[in-house]
Amino acid sequence: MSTVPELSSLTPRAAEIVSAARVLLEEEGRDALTVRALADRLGIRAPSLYKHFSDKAAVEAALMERGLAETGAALHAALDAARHATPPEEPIGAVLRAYRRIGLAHPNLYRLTTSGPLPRQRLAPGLEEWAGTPFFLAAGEPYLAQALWSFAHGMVILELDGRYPEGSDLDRTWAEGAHAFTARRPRGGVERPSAEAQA
Amino acid sequence: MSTVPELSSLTPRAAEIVSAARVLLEEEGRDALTVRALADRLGIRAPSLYKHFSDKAAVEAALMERGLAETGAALHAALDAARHATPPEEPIGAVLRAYRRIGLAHPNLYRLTTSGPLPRQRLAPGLEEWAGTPFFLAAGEPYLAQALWSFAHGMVILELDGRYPEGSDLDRTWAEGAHAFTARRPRGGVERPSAEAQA
DNA sequence: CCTCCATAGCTAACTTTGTTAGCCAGACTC
DNA sequence: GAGTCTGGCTAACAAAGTTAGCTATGGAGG
Repeated sequence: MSTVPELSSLTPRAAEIVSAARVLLEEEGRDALTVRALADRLGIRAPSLYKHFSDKAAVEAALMERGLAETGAALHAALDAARHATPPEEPIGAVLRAYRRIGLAHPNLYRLTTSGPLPRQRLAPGLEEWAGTPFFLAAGEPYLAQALWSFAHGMVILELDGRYPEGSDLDRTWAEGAHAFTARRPRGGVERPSAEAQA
Repeated sequence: MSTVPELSSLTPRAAEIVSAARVLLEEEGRDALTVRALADRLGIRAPSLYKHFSDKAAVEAALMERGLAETGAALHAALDAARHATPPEEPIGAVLRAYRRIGLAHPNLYRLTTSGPLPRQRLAPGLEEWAGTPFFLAAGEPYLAQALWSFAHGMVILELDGRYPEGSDLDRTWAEGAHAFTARRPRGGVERPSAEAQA
């Protein structure tokens, strides 16, 4: 139930712009997210956008914040749901399923958020790490957690990019990976995170 | 020792261009791979390149072919080496190590080759699949193979993009993943591929 | 009430990028 | 020797991000 770190504050108009950018990105793809196209959607001219954002990368950074926040929220929620189910569900499988679901639900936002270097100076501090902690909570230790995250990201991005051979049974591939990692999970897993475990 | 599928044939001049493009890409990054910069390196003007390639994407496709061919060759070689070592080495670990090595050796070519949709019409037929078969040969079955590949790609791309927290012990994370997948490998693995196993 | 100034729009214009059109010199063929 | 193919060239365009500088509106302070 951990709460989202506070996102970078935006003026109301800037928030509208980010929302429009998100719709544009998701509906028409990353290449279509152009300054002029975004301005068009808002009924203004391209240079006016620079009254609200220093450059295009700043808009993208705001979108990445949204992506990270939503991903983190979905993963934390999935973990909590698994924990409180009766009987408690396997947390690794729960996190993996949630991760895939959110990636496929917003493919272009996912790609934007997870491809290429992150502009960390422009992101709310702590956000990136908070979004990733569910992997740690599910895996019980940091090395397995990173391996699990890498597997999940690889699966999602390769699926989004159409890299798997046609007709692949990806449900089964996910299950295979989940099984491999679950078998290595340390006995008992991890309770609610202690402060230093998060750091 | 399976041989590389025949790559798309290039005129000598076109091959020179691709080589120059590769150096430019690797030395200065993807954004620096511009038509004019490439022409500069060759001592000609930008429009002259269009006498050799229909568009920039065609040059990139040729680079992707190289990337796939080299990756495939390295993985097949690593697998053969593991097989013929005394005693024979664990094939999953061998393929993973080779995959990481080649990704880190040519980060920009790796990113170009593995990010975004593949222009399959422009690639030599069979090449993509041939580059991936070592994962199948090491895993012994297709689902584990895809999971293994996804893990490997996720690890490499996240490392290249600087996504892991500073100071992460990635050697250990790789080992953790290798161990998880090795434990699930079917008894005995797979001999040299039979024809239908490749298809 | 009037002045001032911050806000948020505008037009014009510049740079960089991929790309096309069309010209020309040299080399090889018949 | 005439013609054609090859591989360069210049000029130019459209789309992209961005900057400079103008202007209208609307609230704050005197």
